[in-house]
Amino acid sequence: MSQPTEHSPVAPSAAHHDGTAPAAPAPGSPAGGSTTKSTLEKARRDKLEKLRGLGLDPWGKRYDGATPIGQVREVGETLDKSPEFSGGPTVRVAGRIMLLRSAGSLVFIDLVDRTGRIQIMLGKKQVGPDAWKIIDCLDLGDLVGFDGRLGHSKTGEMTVFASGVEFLTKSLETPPDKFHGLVDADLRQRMRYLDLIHGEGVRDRFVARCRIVEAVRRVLTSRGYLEVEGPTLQESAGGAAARPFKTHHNALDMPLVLRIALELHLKRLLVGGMERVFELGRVYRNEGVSPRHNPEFTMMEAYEAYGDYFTMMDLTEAIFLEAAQAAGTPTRFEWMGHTVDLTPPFRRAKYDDLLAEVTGCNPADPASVAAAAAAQGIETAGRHADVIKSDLFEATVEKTLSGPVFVIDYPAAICPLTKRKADAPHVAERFELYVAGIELANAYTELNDPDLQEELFRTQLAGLAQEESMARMDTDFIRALRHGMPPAGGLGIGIDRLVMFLTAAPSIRDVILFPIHRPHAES
RNA sequence: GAGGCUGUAGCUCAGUCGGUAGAGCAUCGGACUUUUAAUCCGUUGGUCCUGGGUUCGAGUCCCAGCAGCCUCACCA
Repeated sequence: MSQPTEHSPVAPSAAHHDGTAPAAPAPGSPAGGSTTKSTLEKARRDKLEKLRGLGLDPWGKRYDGATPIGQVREVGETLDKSPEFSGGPTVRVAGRIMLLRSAGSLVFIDLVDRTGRIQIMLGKKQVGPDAWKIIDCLDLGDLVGFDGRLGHSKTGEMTVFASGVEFLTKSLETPPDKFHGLVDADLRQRMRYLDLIHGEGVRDRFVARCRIVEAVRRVLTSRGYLEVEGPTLQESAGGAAARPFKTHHNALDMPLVLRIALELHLKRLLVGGMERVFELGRVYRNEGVSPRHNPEFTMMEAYEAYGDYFTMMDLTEAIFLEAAQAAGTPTRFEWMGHTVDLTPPFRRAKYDDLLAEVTGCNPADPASVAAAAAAQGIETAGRHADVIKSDLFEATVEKTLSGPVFVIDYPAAICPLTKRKADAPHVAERFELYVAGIELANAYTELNDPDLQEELFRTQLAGLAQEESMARMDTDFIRALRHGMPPAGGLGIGIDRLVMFLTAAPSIRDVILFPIHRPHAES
């Protein structure tokens, strides 16, 4: 067979000593042909100039009439499946070149758009000499449009047999490894656009996020809730226990904080007669970063006048089921090492009962709780009994909750925004929804007694620093309550965690397109 | 904030006992009108994260730093 040495500009045959030959650069490869990052780019820029030389714009233009590849595939499924059948309808597709296989004057391309992937076949004879010059300029990652008959190749692969080519956009960067894609977690998040192109299931997960958010809105609006927008810049951050981000308004010369919750402004709207309201938006907490925490995340809070926390349990189930359906989540699956089952109704278990069950202590007896807490290494001296109980619950019970399970009836002292049970004032009408040991939702029968609310804002629990408490005085909010807030149920759902759950993602960074990152020194 | 692991070519990864830096993909050149991560022949490509130290000699050992991941703490 013909040896490459026949075509080599360097001395033919010559006993093949590797060390001697490579001194002379091949005439066909300019600049001696190194393949550092910059020369990989140069190879692409050379092709870009070649396209310009053909009178084509390497950045393309409007390209009408392309059919989504997913739809093309549906048509293809109905066609004659016999090999080399190319008699299907003429279609136009546009997308990114993911794979490029050349077999001499025959080229196969895997083209991808938002709906799918399809093979394009280009024959030198079939497309003609002018179009073939464009084929010579193609690289992995370029965006191209094709016209051609739909059919099946010799091996049965659905194929567009191209007759026309429209160059749409040059890619100047080398794409990631075509088989492994982008693996490095850091690069995947910093260059999410590449992750979306090459990552297995990445785009599907973010599409699922959109569907989930749509479903949440659908359930609420269908029940007569109005979507509103509260202020993200606030004088003081209330409604949750977290440190806020601080900023400053220049013209007003006043310090401001970014909101940490949506609660207090939505309740003002209940006072204002907006009896069913919700907000779906970003909140900011200046706390640690972890697989379950990002400094900015998306919260949905909903408030319904004349409801209570049981109303909110029903609402929560409706939202979860609709969202699961929208995301295509199976009824039963594995997440974070737990087997979860979405079949309604979700289990409901009392806080104290779970505590007794898991730790064996007597939740009604502070001494018994303190002893169990001490056994877990929890500090008890000088701390409020309910704070100790809460720490014990988190240390022991939370991780056992596969769920979904509504944990109901919380110790009142750690719930300063919640109505107390009429017949048991030490118990708050609150639930948290747990799945796989992770809190996904939190709801109250809302406290609407302005005098009690003011007292709870003033009372700092022993063992809790000011900034660790959600009891933060807000006199304007108290005044609003004094005008009369209807009895109500309120619900908060962490949307990112909901998406994690319904897509079985192990990290919150998998469901946030651009999670927080330290800057890289490079670039 | 503490500990563990990791950082090598554009991407994915090897690198033994401390002795001149390796592979696949990508690039470039060549063969091929039915490929499927095409294949085959050839070619090219390195701030071994950064800075010190030990050593005749460091990708490798030591120290410090930077970044990422994980666990814990924090985030009720």
